[in-house]
Amino acid sequence: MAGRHSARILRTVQRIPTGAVASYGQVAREAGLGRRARLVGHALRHLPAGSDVPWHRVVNAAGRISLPAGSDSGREQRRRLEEEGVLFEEGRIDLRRFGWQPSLDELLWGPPDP
DNA sequence: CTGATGACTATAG
DNA sequence: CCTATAGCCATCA
Repeated sequence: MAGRHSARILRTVQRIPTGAVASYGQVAREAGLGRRARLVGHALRHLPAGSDVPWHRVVNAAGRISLPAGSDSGREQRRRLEEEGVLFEEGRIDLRRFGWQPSLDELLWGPPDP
């Protein structure tokens, strides 16, 4: 069964815009779960294949992919991000440039609609 | 029950 | 850059 908080977590991940990334901890805080970053990892790990949740936009606080290097899912995550214009430098994403800033996004684009 | 394990992170050295 | 440590908590053996 899905964890008690997975719905809140997945809804938050849905809000990350195309071409941006958020850390596990940031998603946890945005979802109102405090510092429980691991819950985010758990929720994403149990995601059914073919889900419309943009799981690939969640990386760790260092701007690196947390999935095992060389795993299929790890390569898939990097491929999807690069497809959206996210730039990797030395295997790392510059979070100052690509990090999700909810308040700024809402200033520019208005409050989230769906 | 206990202990190990993670799609984690902040801090310290 | 690294390692160590502590906090975190669902899940599994």
